[in-house]
Amino acid sequence: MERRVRVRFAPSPTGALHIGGVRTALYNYLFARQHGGDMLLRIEDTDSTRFVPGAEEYILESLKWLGIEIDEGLRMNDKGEIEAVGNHGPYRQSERREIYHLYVKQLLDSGHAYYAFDTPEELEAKRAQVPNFQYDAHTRTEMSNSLTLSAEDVSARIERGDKYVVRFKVEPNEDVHVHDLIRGEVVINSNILDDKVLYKSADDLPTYHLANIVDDHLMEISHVIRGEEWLPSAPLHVLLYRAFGWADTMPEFAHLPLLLKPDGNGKLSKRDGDRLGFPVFPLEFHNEKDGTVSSGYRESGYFPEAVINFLALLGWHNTGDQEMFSMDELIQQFSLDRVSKSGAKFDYEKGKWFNHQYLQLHDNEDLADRFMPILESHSVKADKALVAKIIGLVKDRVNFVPELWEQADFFFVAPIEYDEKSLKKRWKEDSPKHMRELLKLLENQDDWSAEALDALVMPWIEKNEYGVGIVMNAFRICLVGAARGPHIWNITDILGKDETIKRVKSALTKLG
RNA sequence: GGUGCUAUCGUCUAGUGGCCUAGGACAACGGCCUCUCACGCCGUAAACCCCGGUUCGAGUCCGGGUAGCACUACCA
Repeated sequence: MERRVRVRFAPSPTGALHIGGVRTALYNYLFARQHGGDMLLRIEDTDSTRFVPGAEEYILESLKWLGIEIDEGLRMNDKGEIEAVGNHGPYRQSERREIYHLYVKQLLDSGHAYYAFDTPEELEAKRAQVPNFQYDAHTRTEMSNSLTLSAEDVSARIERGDKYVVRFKVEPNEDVHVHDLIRGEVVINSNILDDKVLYKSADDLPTYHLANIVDDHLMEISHVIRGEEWLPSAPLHVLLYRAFGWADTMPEFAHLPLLLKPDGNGKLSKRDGDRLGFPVFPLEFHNEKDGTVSSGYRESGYFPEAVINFLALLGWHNTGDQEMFSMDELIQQFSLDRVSKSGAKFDYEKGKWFNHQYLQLHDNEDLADRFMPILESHSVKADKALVAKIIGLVKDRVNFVPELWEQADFFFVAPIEYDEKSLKKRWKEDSPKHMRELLKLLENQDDWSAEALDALVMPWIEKNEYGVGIVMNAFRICLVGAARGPHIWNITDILGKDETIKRVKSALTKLG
């Protein structure tokens, strides 16, 4: 009974896409690709009150940036437009109302669901009054619903326009088995399940549970790969499949471990990112609803492939010691039974390391393209070939493209100030004298190659017994303004003769 | 409180009864390289939650504790 693999990522447009959600999407995608199946994207916007404008676009753009491709459902095309593909649509649950009506009715007709008229206030009062109140087989007999009210009363209330919900009728005393691809057999007794609300007349929309099962069935989903927070409601979903008569085509379940806070305990949240100073969202997001701005990996200078690699390894690991994985390698090697069962603390430092690795893999021209805007923001105009050459000298010491500026600024702008610490340690009493002599040497030098300069300067230092470190560090301070940077002849090479001499003279005036 | 899930270095993890004196990576620390700062390289420190049981033998299987997490909405 080999079924075509069809998986879905089904986020809610309630804000920026959390990094944990990104990982869920990634694992779904890897699984789909590996099995030559389909990756669907469906928007679960059944809670009209939590809708955030722009969230849908944000989610789709994030996936696009990361290289997680959508085969069916909603996706963003190369022009940045949202498009719907596939013949199982619509792919926004808010546009599927008529479909859900049908299935709510089916459950009602078959006695698997019932109308309930208890108002939110009444329920709240009940909860306050009865500790651990749960709407279930034991308590529904004392509530206002179609099980306790007469048929006339029920139709009268509905007729009248009373707000109602439809609840799932959970039969008590049954052990419900959920087979989970990651955790094995999970058994929960139906007694602890409550009669979940499936549909609310107030906004004419189903709740997650109903919409989810109906859509997964209609969209022929073969595997449900989602976060562990759904595990407790998985038995309810199994019961729902059964009530609909879809047990034989029920998808397989895999519940992923959660992403945890780097410090302390608990789920990783947006607040942790703010508090510890790292993004928990792929892209920067401006939330129109609450006015907040959240930082993103893209804007922080991360490469999508680094984020993917990092995330893939947070909860999944192959045998062996490989750390670097391309998307293709992940597709090849990923497997659900090698996903960890326990939550993974989010280690931002490792994320930085991954970005460092990927930055080294990018060629200098590509990095130059990314660095040019930053140069412009510092009012620097430079030739791309030169920028690429400079990047080649400093890239091994940075994790992110924006850090290139801190490492290479002196190539573009002559030092105005001199780092005090460096001066104290490297600018000696004899340094001005050394620099004046060096200046003469350099002024008379025509061959400006690294080899020639080395052949010129080193013997001079040796002959006078000035000490290589003493002279070179002073020279470095003149050119860089601090005791940092690549090899000195690489610096003189980029700067050229005139600029080099200019900077030494300038330093002599300023430092004496 | 109830139910469920989980449990190897600080962190991510390898480990599927003998290859474990527990391996790798990040971070930390030390050294080397060197005109500086980095990178890189080499090295050091660092873990099987506890108690029982099964077995000739347990990190690995079983039971019980303990701890952490998740869920417990007319949110997803």
